[in-house]
Amino acid sequence: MPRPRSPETPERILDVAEQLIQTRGYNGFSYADISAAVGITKASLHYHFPTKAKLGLSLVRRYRQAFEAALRALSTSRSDAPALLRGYADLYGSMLRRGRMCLCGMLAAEHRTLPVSMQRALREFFDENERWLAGVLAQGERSGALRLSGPARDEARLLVAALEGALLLAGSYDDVRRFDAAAAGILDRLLPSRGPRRGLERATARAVR
Amino acid sequence: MPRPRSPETPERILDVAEQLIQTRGYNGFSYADISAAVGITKASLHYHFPTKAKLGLSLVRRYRQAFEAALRALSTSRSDAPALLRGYADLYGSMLRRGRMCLCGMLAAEHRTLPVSMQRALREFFDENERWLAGVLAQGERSGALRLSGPARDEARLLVAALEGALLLAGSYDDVRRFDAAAAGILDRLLPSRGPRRGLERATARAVR
DNA sequence: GTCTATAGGTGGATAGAC
DNA sequence: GTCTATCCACCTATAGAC
Repeated sequence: MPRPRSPETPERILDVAEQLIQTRGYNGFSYADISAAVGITKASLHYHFPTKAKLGLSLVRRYRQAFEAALRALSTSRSDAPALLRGYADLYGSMLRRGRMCLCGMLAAEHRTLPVSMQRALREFFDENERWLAGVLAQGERSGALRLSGPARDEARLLVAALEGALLLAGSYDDVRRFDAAAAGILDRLLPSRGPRRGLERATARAVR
Repeated sequence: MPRPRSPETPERILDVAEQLIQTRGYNGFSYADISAAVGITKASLHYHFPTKAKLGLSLVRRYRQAFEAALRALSTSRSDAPALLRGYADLYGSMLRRGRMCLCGMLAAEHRTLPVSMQRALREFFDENERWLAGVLAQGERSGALRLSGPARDEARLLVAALEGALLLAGSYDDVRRFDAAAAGILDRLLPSRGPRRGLERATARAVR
């Protein structure tokens, strides 16, 4: 049996590259940046990932697998749809709390400048998210826990888009609360009983001015 | 009186640079790209915009002014809140139809790599949007044309985030309908009478599979 | 205002020793 | 697997002629 070790070099490279893309974008980081953070030369990086395109592709694939694992973990830990949706939104929020964008949201912005292999992998990531969400939404509607305004697939797409957008905006304001407020509003939309969300909050908002 | 002329060189430079950023991002274009498209040398570009940072700042400012003008035009052309919101969403949709992202949405993704002056200008753009939307939303609620689930300011932020996100995702799928569907769903959320959006559509969706 | 020419730096990537 | 050394393309920016 191989003894447990600190992360292998390729993993450390991917970790650093992921963080760099999530904060600076694919066109905003270089092998020199990774080299400095990992502590090996640029030439050594090319031994593990011959081209930037292959590094990027590995990154998206690993990210998608991690996301899938998180979704499976969510699905087994809870069963009611609203809780699952909150858990899903938390996946995004936890990135912002680590000062990062969603890797794929960031790459989506740079979409046109990416190698085709990465563009494909990106879509697969979003498709995967959409499928999982559509399943949760459909189940929630059947159980009466959710109330959809249209096809589950469309609602799922809207959810992904709104969460990515909220992440984008909150990130550029460096304000996690912006994301939390937006996520709450987005999910609120799907709950069957919708009175004014929090009467107190609105009264307070008026009193403040 | 100066005679009418085709756009002055600085304007042509800004036009090209805007399109480049909207498709490739701030870190994804260069003076060489502008040079090729405008037909003057890189050195001449530096005469009009000494640094890339100043070019970027001019761009965000001009974009904001154009957006403000579009919002003023909207405000005078219609008065009922739902129509104003549809008009607002159309401003985003029209960009996608020209194959572009929102300039400021794109820049928001690259936020951390931007010169501070551009970061500030970006926020001012989003603040401006939020203010205009909050006004429309509050007026719509008073008139009974809209039904908000929280403070108008929060709803406005959610709207901006959701539209930017929908633009981002639809762009990376190169599918305008994705944006249209998402925008419709987002606005639908604010209408007071919300039955299932389109009963026919949902029945069709089931029949298709 | 636009050009040629170039500086000085960084980009991704490779050769070959260890 | 990591290194030194290097390539060449491209980057932003400047100098100075016209």
